[in-house]
Amino acid sequence: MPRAGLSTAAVVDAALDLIDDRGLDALTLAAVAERTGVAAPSLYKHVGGLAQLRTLMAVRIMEELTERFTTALVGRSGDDAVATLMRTYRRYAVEHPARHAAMPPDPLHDPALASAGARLLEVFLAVLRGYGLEGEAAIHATRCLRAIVHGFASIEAAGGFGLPEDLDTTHEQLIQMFIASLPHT
Amino acid sequence: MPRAGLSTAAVVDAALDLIDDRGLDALTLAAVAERTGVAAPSLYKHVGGLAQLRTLMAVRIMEELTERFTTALVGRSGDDAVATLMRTYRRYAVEHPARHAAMPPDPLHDPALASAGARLLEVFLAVLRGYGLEGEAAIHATRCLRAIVHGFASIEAAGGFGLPEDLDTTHEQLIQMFIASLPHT
DNA sequence: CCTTATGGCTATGGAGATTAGCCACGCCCT
DNA sequence: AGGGCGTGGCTAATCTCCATAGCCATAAGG
Repeated sequence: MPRAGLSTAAVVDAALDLIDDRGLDALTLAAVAERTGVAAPSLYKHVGGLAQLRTLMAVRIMEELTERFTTALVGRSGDDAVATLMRTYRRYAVEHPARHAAMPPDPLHDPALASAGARLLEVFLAVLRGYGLEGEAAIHATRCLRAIVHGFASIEAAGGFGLPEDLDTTHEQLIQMFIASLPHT
Repeated sequence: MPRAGLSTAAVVDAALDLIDDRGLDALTLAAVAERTGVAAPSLYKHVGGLAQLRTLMAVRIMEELTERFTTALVGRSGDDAVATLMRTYRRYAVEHPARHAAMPPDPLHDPALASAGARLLEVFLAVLRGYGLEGEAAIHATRCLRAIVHGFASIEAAGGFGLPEDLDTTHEQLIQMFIASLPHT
């Protein structure tokens, strides 16, 4: 019987594929084991358990999101950057609803997530620095932005906006609302 | 051995107490059984199972929230009503983080939740009707409001705003942001 | 009184996480 | 090429929890 040749990264990959396919609730070590062609206990050679697998997944997701942001934001600033950030976040949540749901709301509380969480947060802060927001004002504005994008994406990804009216329109309205609240020299 | 004299409502009460005490993750039929002084299988005489217990809890929570809104909103309209709605929602989520987290993002999709969800949604719509918003515009504004309050409350209730800056200030800023986006004659 | 619907119990089984302990694959070194 | 050994994978076993089945006694109503 040849070895499967697994690694921590491969397990995380399989877990992410799994939730993409079957939803966050389907995340179970048994299912990951099956997907990697291995018996469940064997996974413990690569990850500490279900809890640790979740945090490893969260790190990967936050890194992926940060990467998307930085790619999308090159050469942009001001209102353009804010709108791009919001649209990119929304697109990610729609494309990968399970990954979005797998992101912990409080990454800074867990040492294993703090670094990836801080890098993600830094993108938000950087975009707002373009408005001359510093210190406390920057914190408040970042929180507002975070609440808005997270709230909209959560509800949309969960299919919570039942009515047929165009969601793009709602989202653009939300973007304008936030931009209007920022200081424009 | 005298009977415990349980009822569906009592089971839901115990479950709500349980998550208030020990968090949403602690919701387990075994724990509810212990709290009601009954063996776990006995709960099936009153609720269909864990899934149905969750929806019964969600109904209760949405009703409770609707009740709070209608009480807080009597005699208010316009910006005052919007601000009150947002503050009331936030207060509820802070006081009962687990109950807030137990609310499904898509109540209208489940027949058992649709009625309570629609009544809750109606409060939002009613507040915005005061601005002359009707039809599609009312839908978009309601979605924006919902995204904002849900996003902020989720992050705050989860302890996701790590920094020490005053959260009241952030929330008031969010209120102003939304109010400013509404049509003022 | 006594009948009976029903609330509660024990027994059982199945999924899933996790631990313990074994074994063989296959890399690395000579 | 041969051998050692680190390590990845396995089976067995335990624990928790949901869920179902079937028994029994309580307590309400005639």
